[in-house]
Amino acid sequence: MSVEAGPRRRLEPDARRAQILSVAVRLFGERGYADVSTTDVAREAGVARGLVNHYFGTKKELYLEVIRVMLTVPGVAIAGLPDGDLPTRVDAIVSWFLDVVSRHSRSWLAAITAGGMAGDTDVDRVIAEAIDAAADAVLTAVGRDAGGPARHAMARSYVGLAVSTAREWLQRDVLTRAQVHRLLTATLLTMVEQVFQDA
Amino acid sequence: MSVEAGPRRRLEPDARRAQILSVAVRLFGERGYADVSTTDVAREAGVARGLVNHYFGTKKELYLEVIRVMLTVPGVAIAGLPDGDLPTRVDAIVSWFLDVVSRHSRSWLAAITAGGMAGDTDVDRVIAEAIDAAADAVLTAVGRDAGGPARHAMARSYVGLAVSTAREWLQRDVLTRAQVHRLLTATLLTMVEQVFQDA
DNA sequence: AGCCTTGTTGACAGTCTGCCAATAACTCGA
DNA sequence: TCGAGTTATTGGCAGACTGTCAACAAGGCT
Repeated sequence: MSVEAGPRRRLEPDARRAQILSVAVRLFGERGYADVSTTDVAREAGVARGLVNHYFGTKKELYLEVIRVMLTVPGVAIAGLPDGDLPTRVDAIVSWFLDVVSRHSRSWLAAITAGGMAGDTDVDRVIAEAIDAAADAVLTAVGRDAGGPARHAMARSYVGLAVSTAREWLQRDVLTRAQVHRLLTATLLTMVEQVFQDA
Repeated sequence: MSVEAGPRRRLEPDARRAQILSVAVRLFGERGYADVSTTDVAREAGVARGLVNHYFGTKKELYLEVIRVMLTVPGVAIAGLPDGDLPTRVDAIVSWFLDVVSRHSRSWLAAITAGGMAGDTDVDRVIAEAIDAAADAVLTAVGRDAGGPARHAMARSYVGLAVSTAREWLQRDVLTRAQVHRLLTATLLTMVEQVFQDA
């Protein structure tokens, strides 16, 4: 696997930026944040290291872009909310979540835990936005999207449950999809019927 | 605030190690993992930087010790499991969890999310052990501690819910303790009565 | 071809980490 | 009291990584 060290080539900024970002997504997805140096990204992109800083500023900013890509990719298919009674809609939103997370399991589950940078202000903000989006989807699906910040916080908590449960299924492989499905539908039904009224 | 740069003093290894660890716990608790350098720890401990490496090896190993301290401190008061019917015991374990996490909120909640090092193999193992311990406590409290690995995984998922809900209460301050309590008791009851049977 | 824009490079300074020989603080026996 | 031995402690060295910037050259335009 030669690194194709051909003569210097000139790309349009958008193309070169996208190429570097693609390499960064792959590397940060495989290893953590600390284990990937800008030198690694530059080398695998066949580019001088300074160019990475030129396009993305600092390493942390590059990582922010990477996380943003990993977390917002599944959000595109958020459409398709079925009607019906509450159990039906609960079943639908859980199925949708499991489909999305299983398709992008490696990157999405790795990013939602902020593989290597939790605690940082900016990183936490990006993750919080992704969780907010998922919480919005849940509230909309169950038809309880009208509610104060407390209800929204409860929805975020439920997303936390969904994430940790999905991890037991996809990463630790100790739960089946059917078990995860039943756990998430039962708890969501309970929350809607018994807990949301407190908010 | 002078740094007390008195003459070199000689402490017993255990004492010096404990002192450095104490400083490290405080610093890593306040700021993240990346924002704290070994130089910072050494300076605030009034010690040469090389001594930190002498006692703890690498920076990551020091951080492992810090996380272990933060996460195992609350585990001491795990005793006192009351008898009674299921709702009573559920109420008791939730109250116990909220007491513990509110007392050590800053350090425990920060550590359980691995402030700055999630994705690392060793760090994840320490965190997983802490979650396992909490899951054991939950299963014991509800009297369903006999069960396969699947049931244990469900208990870990519930701990994930408890953590994310506690964060909405203690860090984001958008839920009251009463709301958190009600959410966690209702969902735990549902899980015990409707979901645990699948395992 | 020659010029000009600008994508791209290479190197420099600063910081951090792990490591190790040298130093000196404290103990113990004469 | 004092010298020798143990070892806690220090300071510096080499390597790696990051951010910055002036200089270079690839490709377009006349």
